[in-house]
Amino acid sequence: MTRKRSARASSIDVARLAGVSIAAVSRAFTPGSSISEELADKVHKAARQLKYVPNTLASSLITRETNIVALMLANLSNPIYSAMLAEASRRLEEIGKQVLLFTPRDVQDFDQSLQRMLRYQVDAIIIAAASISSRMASLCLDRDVPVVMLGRHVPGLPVHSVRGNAREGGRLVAELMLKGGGRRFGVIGGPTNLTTILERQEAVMARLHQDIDVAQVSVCDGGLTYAGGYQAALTLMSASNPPDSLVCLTDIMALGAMDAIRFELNRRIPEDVAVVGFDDIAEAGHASYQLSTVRTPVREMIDHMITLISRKPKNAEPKAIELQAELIVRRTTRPIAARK
Amino acid sequence: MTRKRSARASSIDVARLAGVSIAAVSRAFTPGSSISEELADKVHKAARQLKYVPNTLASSLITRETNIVALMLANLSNPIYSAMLAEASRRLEEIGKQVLLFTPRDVQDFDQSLQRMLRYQVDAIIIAAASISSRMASLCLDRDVPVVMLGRHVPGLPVHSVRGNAREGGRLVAELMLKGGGRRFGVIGGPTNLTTILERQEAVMARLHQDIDVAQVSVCDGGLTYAGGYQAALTLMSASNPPDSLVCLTDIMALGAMDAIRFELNRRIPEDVAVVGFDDIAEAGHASYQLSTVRTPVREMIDHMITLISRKPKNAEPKAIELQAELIVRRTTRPIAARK
DNA sequence: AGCGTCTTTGTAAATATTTACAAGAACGAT
DNA sequence: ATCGTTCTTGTAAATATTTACAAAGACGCT
Repeated sequence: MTRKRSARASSIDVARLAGVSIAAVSRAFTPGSSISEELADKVHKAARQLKYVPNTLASSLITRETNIVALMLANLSNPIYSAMLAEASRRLEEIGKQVLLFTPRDVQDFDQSLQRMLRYQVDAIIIAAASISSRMASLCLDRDVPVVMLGRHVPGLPVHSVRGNAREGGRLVAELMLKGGGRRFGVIGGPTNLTTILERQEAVMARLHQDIDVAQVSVCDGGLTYAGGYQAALTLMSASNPPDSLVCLTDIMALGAMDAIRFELNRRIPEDVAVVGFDDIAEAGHASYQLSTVRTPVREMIDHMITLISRKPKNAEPKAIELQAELIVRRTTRPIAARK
Repeated sequence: MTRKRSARASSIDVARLAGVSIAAVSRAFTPGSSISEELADKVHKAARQLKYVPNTLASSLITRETNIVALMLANLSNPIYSAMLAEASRRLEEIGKQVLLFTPRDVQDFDQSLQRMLRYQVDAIIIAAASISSRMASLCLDRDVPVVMLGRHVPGLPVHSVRGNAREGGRLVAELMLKGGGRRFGVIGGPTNLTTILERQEAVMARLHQDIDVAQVSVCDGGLTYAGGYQAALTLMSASNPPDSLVCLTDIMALGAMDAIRFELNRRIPEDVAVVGFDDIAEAGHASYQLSTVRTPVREMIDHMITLISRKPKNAEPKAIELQAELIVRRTTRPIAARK
């Protein structure tokens, strides 16, 4: 028992066994570096024998690149965020980076999570379903770590943002409902400190009010969950003069609302009440729902995120990218009425 | 412009500004270490001034603890795995660890992902929806990094595993269908190299064959996706003598099957055909589906995972934990017939 | 005053790599 | 034979921390 149990071999051990310098083993494990095939072979043989695995921590200390990207995700229960995570992870791995996940419980956790990300010296920070304080944003800027917010934009904050055009989406949704003959509206929303939700709501309202009276639309908070959407629909539909059209600011709430309407209230969709959502989660396309909605362009968003975090001069101007809205009409909305 | 733009302050800079030793700033940022309040204050003040953030990479190099846990997840599109990820991330952050995510595309990527995990010196490796080669398992064992497989078990592999009791679950499902009067069965399965799926299928078959003839059950591959379940249901139900009972080996396939049965085939569930699934994903409880199923005990699995990776002597015996199956009867199965 | 104990602080070695620089070898051109 | 070029290899400094050890001070007790 001369050797300590389970000690991990280092490049020094490999170098000694192979009879080469430490630099040689470093080069043998760095593709494209200046080393003869013969020497590399010798190193690899010794490495295999010692079960050597290079230590990324030590190399990152020098190169100042960890190939780790922090991803902050406050809400994994909404499938749209799982979809973003899946796509982000896939694309980042393609360029040799890994996702370090942070799922803060609430707003005061955000800053703490950000702090921890910086301690890990991550190459970039992606924020979905959450926001960042301006103090933290400038700290990241100082340290040259690019930050990109997904699906949200805060004017004046020195970070990148990529999102769908919520105002256009809201307008399209309102128009679709109006053209289908909607006259009394219910809106199921969420916390208005989320800019995306707020923008959607404002855009819907703005377009609605061009055609109908303010008194004809009532708003209810669905908390951005299935159960919340279910309850909100119950509340809205039990009014003395219930809406004929329901705008849900996220698909996951729309699913809840539809289930409440169909199975608890026994009304038909879209005949008794039309429903639309936002996001186009997978479930929206399932035969049980066939929900009309506005797509959140996840793939395109991640595309832009990737190019933003790989930009040459890291401290380049923060960009605010807004992608085109795409209305997806399925079966929960009434066909467009003949021109009145 | 005497100072290089955006250079990050190190503990040396802080020590110099505060007029203390480097050790002092280390101690000021390590809770519970021997340092006077006065000195700690002085350090913190200097740190704030320089926007100093401790470098985890350097400290991990010494302490041999990264507080990073690698999580391998081959399939994020099935909500049961998102649920595992969400719960694992939540619980790990509670004990000060972060999840480093790996989403390998296919089997030959597994080993490469494992290699990269080890390079990052992760404290533990969690594997869900994927498997590990015995070569890699022993490499992890050598390096004292605990491995736990979630929802899967490979006898003889020197890694921990935590899973639901698939055999018991399969038996319960088969029994429920049989007692509901089922006589002709369809089974929608998946790749049989996944041990969980295989175990479920074998258990269902075994119980079925106690009561009915082998010829009365046909199997179809649903590829573990919604679309696959949809197609498989179509195939099975279009047989000359279609099944009166459908066992889907995962809920996500059951949702597809139900949608096909209801909206393409216009049959009623459970009157024309009963359906059960496995996992109890959130959607199974939604009013649109109300799917009878066997719960995958995610919370309990993660509980055990946490205790397994925090065990004192890391190289302790690998444990294979099997949790009790729980049948959840909703509305897609026929009530249990009177004793015949 | 002297001694032992406890707490606080600093010194310096250790952690596992990368890389600038220099040295040396091989080889063709003059 | 000398020089210049190119390629390979080694040396040693650098990266940002933690921690064992020692030194020094405070304090009570004899």
